[in-house]
Amino acid sequence: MYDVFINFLGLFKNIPPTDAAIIEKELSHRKVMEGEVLLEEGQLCKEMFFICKGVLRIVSQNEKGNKMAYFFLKENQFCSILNSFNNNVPAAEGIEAACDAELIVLKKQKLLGLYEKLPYLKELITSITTQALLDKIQVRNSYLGEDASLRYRNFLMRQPDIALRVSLSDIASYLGITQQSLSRIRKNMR
Amino acid sequence: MYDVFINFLGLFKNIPPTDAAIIEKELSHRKVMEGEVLLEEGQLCKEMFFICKGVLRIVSQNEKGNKMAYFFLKENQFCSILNSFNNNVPAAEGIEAACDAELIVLKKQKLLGLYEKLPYLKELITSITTQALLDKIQVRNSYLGEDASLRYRNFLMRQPDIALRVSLSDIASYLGITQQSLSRIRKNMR
DNA sequence: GCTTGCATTTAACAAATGGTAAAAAGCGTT
DNA sequence: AACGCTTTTTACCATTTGTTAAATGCAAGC
Repeated sequence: MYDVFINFLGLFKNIPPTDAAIIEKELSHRKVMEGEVLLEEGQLCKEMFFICKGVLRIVSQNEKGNKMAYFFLKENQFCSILNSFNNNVPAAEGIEAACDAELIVLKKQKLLGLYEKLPYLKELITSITTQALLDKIQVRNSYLGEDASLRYRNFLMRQPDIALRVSLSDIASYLGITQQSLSRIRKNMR
Repeated sequence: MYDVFINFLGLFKNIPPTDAAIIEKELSHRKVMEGEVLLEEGQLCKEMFFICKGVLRIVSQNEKGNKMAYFFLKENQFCSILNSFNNNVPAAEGIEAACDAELIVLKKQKLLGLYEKLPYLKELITSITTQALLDKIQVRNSYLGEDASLRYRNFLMRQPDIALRVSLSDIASYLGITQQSLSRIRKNMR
């Protein structure tokens, strides 16, 4: 079960079997259904998820009271609210399942313990999550100043698999438009 | 001249005078005028800037060919294209002076040398720049799904000093609208 | 088979924003 | 003060997007 995670880390750095055993002992596993809340906005984030299957969404209420999807995360990606996780402050965003999902859970305390035992693990996970941040920023920036239908087109090209697995209203909020607008855009594309 | 930088680092971690001397030896200094290009989009980013005075902008052409401002950086902030700097790939964004500015320049090779001599420096600068990434993402996300005048209002609240120092067209592109729209929004706010 | 609840589509109208062009204002130089 | 240059403001109309409301589709449970 946990070897998916070890194999993933192994893509970046060789993990000796003995270390793998140490890591696996600190992991837990969780299945969630579409819509399930993994972290409530405003709570402390004390977990990092590694997605084995499915899609999670990072969400937050904007000033108008609409819940927007900031990001979608899928298989082989980490999902956490890093600002809260790292700095022990309330999370400005929540985490929810955008479709049924299977996760590996890294509890903060256990992860810190692992960092003590295997110092290279800290550098490894930090560099993976930092690179993920850079990628997220780049995608978000690329939408800047494009109209909604162009944003949608680019979303389809970048994340075709996610487009098929999450709801229209999720995608609309991710693109910063209403679901009616997105439905209209879809129609015009046919 | 360089003590501004050392003092800034000192806010996060005590820097012994001997270390400060080692660091200062690797720094250089640069003055730029408004509009000056510090890094061309597509080039390798081999420098990290620390802003002593002024405002820099991170820019990139979008699909329509308009140059958009992704971020503004000001005094006591680092400015670099991290994806290029870290991974030796061409920068997807450029760096320009949004107004006259004074910078401290950290050349990549010299910085890596410092990281060897003073390992804590790597962790320190990495954590500062990572936190800056988190902050940038949070601001960008907060604009999602808000109309242009609300984005402008929030920009004014978040970065009132920058609003006074950069051009209207810069702010407009940062907000993802045309300068005419921003001018109209300003008028409606009076 | 028939509700029921939920997601998606459609429609009509209002509001916001873009595109274009021109005028006005600001600014440094002479 | 006059000039050239850039930035900002205005105005017009076309397009996009939001708002509201209703219709449709679809799956779960009765």
